[in-house]
Amino acid sequence: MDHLPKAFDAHDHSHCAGNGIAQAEEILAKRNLRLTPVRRQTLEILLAEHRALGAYDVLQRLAKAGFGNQPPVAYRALEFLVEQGFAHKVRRLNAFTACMHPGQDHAPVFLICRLCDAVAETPAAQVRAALDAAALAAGFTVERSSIEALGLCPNCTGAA
Amino acid sequence: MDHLPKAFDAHDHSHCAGNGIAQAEEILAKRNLRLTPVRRQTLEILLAEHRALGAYDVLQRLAKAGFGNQPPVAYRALEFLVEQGFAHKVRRLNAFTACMHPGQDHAPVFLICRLCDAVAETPAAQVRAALDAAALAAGFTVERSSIEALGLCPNCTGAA
DNA sequence: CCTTGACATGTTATATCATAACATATCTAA
DNA sequence: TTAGATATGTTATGATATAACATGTCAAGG
Repeated sequence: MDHLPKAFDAHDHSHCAGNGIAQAEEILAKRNLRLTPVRRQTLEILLAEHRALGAYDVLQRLAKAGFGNQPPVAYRALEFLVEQGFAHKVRRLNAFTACMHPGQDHAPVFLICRLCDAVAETPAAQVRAALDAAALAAGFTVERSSIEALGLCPNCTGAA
Repeated sequence: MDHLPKAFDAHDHSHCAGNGIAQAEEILAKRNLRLTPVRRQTLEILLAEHRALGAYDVLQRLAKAGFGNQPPVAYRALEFLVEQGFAHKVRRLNAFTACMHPGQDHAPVFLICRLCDAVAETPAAQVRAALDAAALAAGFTVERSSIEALGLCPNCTGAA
């Protein structure tokens, strides 16, 4: 099953982290924006795990890395990363997770495991198309969407 | 356009409120559960508007109606209504809205207007099917889902 | 009836999540 | 090299949510 989302599958995780940073730098350069130290560290923190971290978790780790430890430090960096498409907010968890396909314009769909807390971002074109169709029927114009499923990941399905 | 969601269309709103309460009573009777005064009032508060209300908004209105004015009063009533399927939580807004089709098992899809704050619950079978398909491909079992779109309702599309 | 246990409500206190506002520092371009 | 824009640090507070325990209500069995 090598088509599984990374979050649910063993993999060489150093790739995720390394790639994530490199892609962010490249994209930001094109936009004349900067991946400053706090932002970079914040992205690294999120990339370090395939799950969502609360802003205060991120803040703690930033503080350990020598940055300020007041909430706005974390929230500002997270807001920047979300705006630029390198992270998403998982609303069910009030938490943030690194984006798995930065650069591509996309509406994220999250699969959240309630046992192991893994968060996978999964291909969404069909879901998004269905949502757009439903909205169209209602005369509604979609600007942003959040689609989240809570349940059991393949690794925890047996365990439950 | 009489197929529009109620939230986006002028309508005799007394129907929504009256029906909502009646349906809730009927369903709860079957389940041997009680629509107590606080719960009833809370549902009426939500039914009074086609938008989402924060728990503290609900609490204020409950207090005016003579109920306790501490947060747990509102949160408990809301939790009950959500569990029983008479209300939903709109996560993007950290707010609650009355369910438009209680009794039917359904995964809600919300269309949230960012200008007038209207919240419409729209038919979701297709969206839900697409989400299930995506989850299946990832080996994920969906238990609950929240699907929300932010944008412009038909009444505000022109105005923007 | 009356008492007991389950459910519901009230209240205090506190946890958790998020942002406003302002001071300071750094970077960039004229 | 200085002005403006951007970024960071810090203080304070606002907004959302729940734990824990006390009190009240109601219905079923003794």
